[in-house]
Amino acid sequence: MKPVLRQQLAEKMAGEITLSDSPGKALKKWRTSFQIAPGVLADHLGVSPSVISDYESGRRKSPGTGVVGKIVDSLLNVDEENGGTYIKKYGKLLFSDYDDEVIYDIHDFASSIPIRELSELIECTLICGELDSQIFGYTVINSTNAILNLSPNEFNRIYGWSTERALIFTDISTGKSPMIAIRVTPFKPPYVILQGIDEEHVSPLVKKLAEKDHITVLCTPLGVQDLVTRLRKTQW
Amino acid sequence: MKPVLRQQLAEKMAGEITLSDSPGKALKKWRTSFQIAPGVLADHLGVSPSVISDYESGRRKSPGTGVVGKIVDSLLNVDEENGGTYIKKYGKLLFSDYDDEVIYDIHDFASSIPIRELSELIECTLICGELDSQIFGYTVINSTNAILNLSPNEFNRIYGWSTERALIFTDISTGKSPMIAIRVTPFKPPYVILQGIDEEHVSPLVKKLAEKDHITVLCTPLGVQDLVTRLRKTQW
DNA sequence: CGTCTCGTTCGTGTATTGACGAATTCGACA
DNA sequence: TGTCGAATTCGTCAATACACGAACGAGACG
Repeated sequence: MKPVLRQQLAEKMAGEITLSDSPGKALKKWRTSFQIAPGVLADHLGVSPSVISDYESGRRKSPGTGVVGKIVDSLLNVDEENGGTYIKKYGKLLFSDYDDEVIYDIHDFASSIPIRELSELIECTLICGELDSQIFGYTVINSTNAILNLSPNEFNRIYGWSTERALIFTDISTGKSPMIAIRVTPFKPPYVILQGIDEEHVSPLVKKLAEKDHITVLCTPLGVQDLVTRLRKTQW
Repeated sequence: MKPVLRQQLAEKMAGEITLSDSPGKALKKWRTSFQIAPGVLADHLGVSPSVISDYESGRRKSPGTGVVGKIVDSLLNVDEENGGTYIKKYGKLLFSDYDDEVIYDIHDFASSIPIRELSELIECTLICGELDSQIFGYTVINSTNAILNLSPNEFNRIYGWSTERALIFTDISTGKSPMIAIRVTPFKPPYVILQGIDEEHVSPLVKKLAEKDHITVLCTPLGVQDLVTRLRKTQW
């Protein structure tokens, strides 16, 4: 299960509930959509069943972000324990075909974090540039699929909600292709991280291309799975 | 400005804020992203500037859905007054190229509503089938663009979060093409509404195809803009 | 018909939110 | 460096969220 799927679905649910005129009804809609009984949800949340009922009946007119978050999380947890049927079902609606093949993970932080922190977390080596600024998010991209499948317009999508981010390219050989793709793109990320490669295997052209656009390039020897897990489990 | 864009962006923002560990930081991120000063936001909300500050500083750890909704709404309102620069900017990230051309509006209700209610709201005439059940949402689709541009997989996207919905096709001549498209699709909507056509101009084939899949077909003489406006302004 | 389970309603106590406004700090600019 | 407007911090209070558990209703099943 891709973490990005769960996250985006959670966001969609939370957004709908929060904006609803009656959050209670929206909560109930999602619980019933996931085919989860009130009692089961209450157990998972560690609260009395009456609490669920109170929210869904609308006795709490404006439940806090805390409870909404916990309830959404519980619904998804219960579903995952049951094989994730509904997460898969609804998750499909969030992504186009190409997104699925191209973007392994995409995340935007609530506030900026120093790139140095992220760099250390995933054991990066500096190829060129500086490590002195902050970023607002990261995107993990399968470079082969991105270049094969994305139309120029779609390409912008990998930038998420802020261009102040690190683009992490997986499935690379020498790092040349992603740097060329960036060279011909109007938006430039401040940081590029090449995954699954050592410093000595990085093409010398990478450095040249990066310097033209003032991009800092790093590489990490970690595997994709490990990398995504580390990024995900950190509470930014 | 397509209403669906604003709505989806609002949902994304609200979702992110609600799920954030510190809703305050997330609120601040969105306000600054929209380049709106705290004072301006406070004015629009009709509250004292200190209120904004209190939320953003995290003094309120779990703000209610009500305030989050109001703040998100205000941010979008202010931006729209200024020409909608950021709504457009961020909205682009929510839709693929094809979505934009194909889906005029898509909405899911918090709870089911009787189709009869929707039918009367947009002045429908019954072509065939019954009007006795409930729906969970609607999708307004440009039929020409949908057939020209959508891949089979992408086609499923028009169903939104529930197949229990009304599909409203615009830009039709006799209604034949959309019914054929539905005939060859695995998922069947319970209701199809043909926009901008009178009963007598509907192809006789429409009825035959509809009966095979037990689909209720209606038509409405309203214009697209009028139709979308009526659907939107109703609080379901 | 009794009873067992599950869900809902509701009264209640405590903690927190939501809003204000006064006091204070910050930032731009002369 | 002093001044002005804007933003933030903070004390306060009423309203409400949050959670509990007791009481009540509704199907399922023998």
